[in-house]
Amino acid sequence: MKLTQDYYLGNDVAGISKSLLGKYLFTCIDGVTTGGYIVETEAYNGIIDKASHSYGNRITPRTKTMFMQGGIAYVYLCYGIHEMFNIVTAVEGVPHAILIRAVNPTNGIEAMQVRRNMPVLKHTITAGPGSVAKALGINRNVNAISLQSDTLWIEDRGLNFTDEQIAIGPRIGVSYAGEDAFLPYRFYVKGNKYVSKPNK
DNA sequence: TCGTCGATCTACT
DNA sequence: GTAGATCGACGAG
Repeated sequence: MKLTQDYYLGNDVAGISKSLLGKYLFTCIDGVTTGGYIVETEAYNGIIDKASHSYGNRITPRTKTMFMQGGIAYVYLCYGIHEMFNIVTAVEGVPHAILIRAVNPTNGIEAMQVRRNMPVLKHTITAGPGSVAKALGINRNVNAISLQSDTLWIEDRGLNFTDEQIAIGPRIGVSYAGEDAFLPYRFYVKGNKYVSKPNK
């Protein structure tokens, strides 16, 4: 059921981003399993993508995780507050990454509500990358951890979306990236209420 | 070493 | 609609 290592080693980040829609993402943290299926992703295409941290082959203590072999997590802090969860893909030395922007929760919803300090369940609980990470208990402690581990993994449970159900558009919050900000690297499930931004 | 700004979310006005 | 939280990377000096 877990996606195999091979799944993450391909060179087509956009294609993998799209195929991740409907896959189930789980974490097991402090003995509690939480998760759901992915409904929104964004691709970051390595050293030629101005929106990516690894643009221009930039390797720092933070970004070195992206240069490792695919099939691991890349977690970093944004705006000093929010942890963001990415999946690293491609082979070692090729810094592709996929940002998980939204999931549709299915397991451990009560635990997520506690983590999010949200006594009454709302659809914003896992809408947006910062929210997803917080709800699933993801933080920088799991940076560079393998997706074959028992802490953090992705499963295929046979849920698939057709092209008609999937929308493709430009990425969110990357206007600083010039023309690369318009690349169609954002994928989401049309009409799903957990998708973070413009939806229909 | 300092100042700026970011793959954001929430709580206010 | 918009301010505030507040860490890491970067470029200027």
